[in-house]
Amino acid sequence: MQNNQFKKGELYSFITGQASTAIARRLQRKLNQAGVNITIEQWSVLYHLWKKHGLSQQELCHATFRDKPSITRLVDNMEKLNLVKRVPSENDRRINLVFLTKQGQKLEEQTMQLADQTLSEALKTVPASKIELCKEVLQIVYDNLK
Amino acid sequence: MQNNQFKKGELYSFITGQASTAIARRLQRKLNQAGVNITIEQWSVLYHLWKKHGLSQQELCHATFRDKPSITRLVDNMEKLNLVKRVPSENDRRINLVFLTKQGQKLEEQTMQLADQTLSEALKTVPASKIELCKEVLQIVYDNLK
DNA sequence: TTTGAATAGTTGTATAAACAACTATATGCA
DNA sequence: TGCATATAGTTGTTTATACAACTATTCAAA
Repeated sequence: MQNNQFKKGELYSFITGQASTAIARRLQRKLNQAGVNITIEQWSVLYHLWKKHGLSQQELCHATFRDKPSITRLVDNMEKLNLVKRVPSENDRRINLVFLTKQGQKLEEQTMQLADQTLSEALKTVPASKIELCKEVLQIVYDNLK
Repeated sequence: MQNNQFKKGELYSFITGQASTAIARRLQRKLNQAGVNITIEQWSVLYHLWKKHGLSQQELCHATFRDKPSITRLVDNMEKLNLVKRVPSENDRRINLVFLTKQGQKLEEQTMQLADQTLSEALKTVPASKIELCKEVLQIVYDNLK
């Protein structure tokens, strides 16, 4: 048999995203308590814009594993909240580049701290070596899914 | 390039559930292609009912990490599709026990096969030992989140 | 026994998601 | 150059979700 023969067990619930949604909800609560009125989905878009300013909506689709309509509406709502701004590309008029506003930039430090905290709490009893291994696996899974 | 910095990012995207939603969407597509017209969320409820018949809505909340209104509406829709049936508990009239219908039971074999396939594809290049480790970590995370 | 707290479930409202179908712009090849 | 095709983004529709506020039932303590 192949070396990836295994008993799947709790992995089925990985399909349904239970661990990640539970962690996400914790971060959401922390954000609300801190008076940051954004959704966790909006945070996930901001996260990629903090890493690289001026992503196209299509690039945001790939980065966040969402489809185009989802990104359209997320960016709609985030523009209303004055977190980001669409700027038509000069080279290609089909493309909207999405830029952070001052307000969107300002959220980075505060919310990344809360995200770190949230992850630390969820992983507090997990040895660091195992966390490293899990990261590797996640990376491989991402590559398989491209 | 420290692989450290790069891998840190992957854990933040774990918060936003990107790997699991991507895998879930693959299973969803397989279900549709096989002519099984249920959502992945409905599948996640069926999964727990296959393991134990007659769960209360509250138990389904804990099992699936969803809140009560979410389960109410999922069960609403699944009752319309004739996949499950609410049966008031005799001991405690506050409780609805949710039971599979014949049709709901019938989906187990076919869809679990597709779920196995989906997981195997996502994990095909991951050594079995690392998968085991990830399962351990997931279990610890679940316990931390209780 | 009564009453207040806890538990189980439902309804209202807003945001987010997937899929299909659409518009607009760019590209490539004959 | 011109037309088919590909790409970027939007709109319509249905389902799912979180949170808050609500009803109904049970439990527990005075």
